[in-house]
Amino acid sequence: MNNKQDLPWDNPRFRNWIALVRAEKAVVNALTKALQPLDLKLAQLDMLMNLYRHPGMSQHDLARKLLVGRSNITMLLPQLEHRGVVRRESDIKDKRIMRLSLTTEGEALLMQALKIYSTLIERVMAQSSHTECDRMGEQMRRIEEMLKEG
Amino acid sequence: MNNKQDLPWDNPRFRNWIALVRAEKAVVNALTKALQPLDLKLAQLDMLMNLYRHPGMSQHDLARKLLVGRSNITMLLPQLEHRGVVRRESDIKDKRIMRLSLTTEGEALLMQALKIYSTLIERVMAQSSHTECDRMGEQMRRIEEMLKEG
DNA sequence: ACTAGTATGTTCATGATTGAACTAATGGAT
DNA sequence: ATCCATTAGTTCAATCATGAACATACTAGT
Repeated sequence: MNNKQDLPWDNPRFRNWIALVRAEKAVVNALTKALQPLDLKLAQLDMLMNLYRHPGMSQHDLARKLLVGRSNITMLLPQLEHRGVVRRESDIKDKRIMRLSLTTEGEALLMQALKIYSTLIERVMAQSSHTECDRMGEQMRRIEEMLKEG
Repeated sequence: MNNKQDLPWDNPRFRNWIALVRAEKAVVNALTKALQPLDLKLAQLDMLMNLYRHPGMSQHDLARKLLVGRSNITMLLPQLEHRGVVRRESDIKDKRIMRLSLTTEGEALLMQALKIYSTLIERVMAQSSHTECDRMGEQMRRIEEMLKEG
C-alpha cells in the first residue's frame, strides 16, 4: 500500500466529493460577502429561514435542524432577539421549552436576505441543466438521509 | 411580492442547493468524529492533503487553495510543525516565502487519515451511480470555476 | 407522592476563523 | 541608487462553534 494506485485522488468518487466541498465553500464565501450589507451572518440567515418555515420551534429542534450544538443556538439567539427579528416565548405547558418565531421585522429582513441568496444560487445553478440539478439534489437528500440513520 | 410563489423554497434549484449544504454539513460532522482517534481536525487534514500534492507550497498559496484567510494558516501551522508532521523552510531566493512540506511522519499520518476519509466518502457516494456522481462532480467544478472568475 | 431518569436550555473554557494593521522583503521606475 | 508599490507572513482583537458541566423542569414507574 501507500501505492499511487491506492491514493483516494485516483478514485473519481473521492475527487468528485472534494469538488463538492470546494464549490460549497466558494458559494458560502460569496454569500457571506453578499449578505454584509444586511449585517447578517450566514448562520443567522439559516436560523431565520428555519423559523420562518417552522414557527414555534424550540431551540433544541432548531439546533437539530441546523446540525449544530444546542449551545450554539443559545449563544446566537440574543443578537437576533435584541435586534428585534426573533421572538422567544416560554411554552405554557412545558416551561423548559422556548418557542421561537420571527417578528414582522424578522420576516422583512428574511425576505431581503432571501432575494440575495436565491439570486446567487440561481446564478450558480445556471451552470447545470434543470435535470442535472434535480438529480444532484436527489443525491444529496439520499446522502443526508443515509447519515441520519447510520 | 412576499407571495408564496416568490419564495425560494418553491424554486427547485434553491431547494437542491439547500440539500447540498445539508448533506455537506452532515458528512463534515461525520468525518470530524471519525478523525478524532487520530487527533486530527478537518482543517488540518485539508492542509496535509494539499501539502502532499503540492510540496514546497508557500503559505499564501496554501491559503488560496483552501479558500481561507492567510492568517488562518499562520495560526494553524505551529501545531502541525510542533507535532512534527509539517516542515517549514525559508525560501533561499525570496526570504519572505516559507516553503511547506510534509515530513515522513506527516505522510504516514495523512495516509491513515485518508483511509478514514475515503472509506466514508465511498459509503456516502455509494448512494449514487458512478455516472451520477461524475456528473455531480462536473457541476461542482463548473461552479467553482465560475465563482473564481466572477 | 417519590424517586430516578430524561429533556431543555445556559454557562464556561477552549479552539477556530476572520479582517485590519503591522513588519519585512522584493521588484520596478526613474 | 532611491523611492514606491506590492507581496508574504505575523499579530491582535473580535466573533463563532463546540462540548462538558450544570440547573431546572418534566415523566414514568413504583
